[in-house]
Amino acid sequence: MNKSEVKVIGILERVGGFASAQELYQLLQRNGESIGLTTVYRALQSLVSDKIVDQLRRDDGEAIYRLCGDNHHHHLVCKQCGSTVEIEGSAIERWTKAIAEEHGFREVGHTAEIFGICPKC
Amino acid sequence: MNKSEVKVIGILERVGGFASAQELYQLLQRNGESIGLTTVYRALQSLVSDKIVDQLRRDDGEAIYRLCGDNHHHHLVCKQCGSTVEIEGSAIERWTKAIAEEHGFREVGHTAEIFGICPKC
DNA sequence: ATTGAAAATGAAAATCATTTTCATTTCTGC
DNA sequence: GCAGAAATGAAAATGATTTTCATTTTCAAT
Repeated sequence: MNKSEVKVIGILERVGGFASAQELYQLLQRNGESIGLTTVYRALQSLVSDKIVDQLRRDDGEAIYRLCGDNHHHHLVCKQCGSTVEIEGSAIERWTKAIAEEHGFREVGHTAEIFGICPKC
Repeated sequence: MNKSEVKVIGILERVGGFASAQELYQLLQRNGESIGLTTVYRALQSLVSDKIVDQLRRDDGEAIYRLCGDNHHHHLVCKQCGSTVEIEGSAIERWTKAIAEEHGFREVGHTAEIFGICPKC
């Protein structure tokens, strides 16, 4: 665990959820941290292989990262105005776990989002 | 639905599962079909937006495609080998509905995917 | 404190899937 | 047949990620 990895973990803590390498790099820059993009990528790779950070993919294929064990939440997103509500997902967590076990999968994660039109729209 | 889309559907049928655009292009070439890579990409885009083809992401970020099944299902995807299991989602359908109602959302849809490492990997 | 090897760093170049551009060809309805 | 629209594909552009490589930093051994 070196300085860069600590910096990346720090910014991930502040983000409190998923962010791409490019976003993390920009946030670090804005915070006045002196760190190169390459190093951000390397720190993330290292943290992922040490299982300190989770790696997922956005729909567009960009990799996104978050601290492992961050208890994550899901989103209820309005298709019209884009407003979002964070939702508790204990039901879906259980569902995920059950399905994964049933099929013998390990190291399981999931994504889930609900879209609709909010009361205001 | 144009010629290229038919060709792409044809090769997807023969593949009988997931394949990337690049792989599909090479398979078409080997089959003596005259079709450009650009056109393969365009056909896939079109088929995805018409919900004829499913698009997912490999762990390395490359997009993979396959013919949609007719019934609404979710996927349990192996992060390593990309193998997928279709799963029944009645629990998640109910969860979606409940959450949406609770927040007064209308015209609700959702996405959900589970990923992990399959027994073989 | 000095040295030297190993690890870390980052700018620039390379890679690679995907998208865009644009000139050309193929369809379409009339 | 003919004009306009849609489709095509080669080449260039894009953008995230990785690699290269020269330089700097770390740190244990002296």
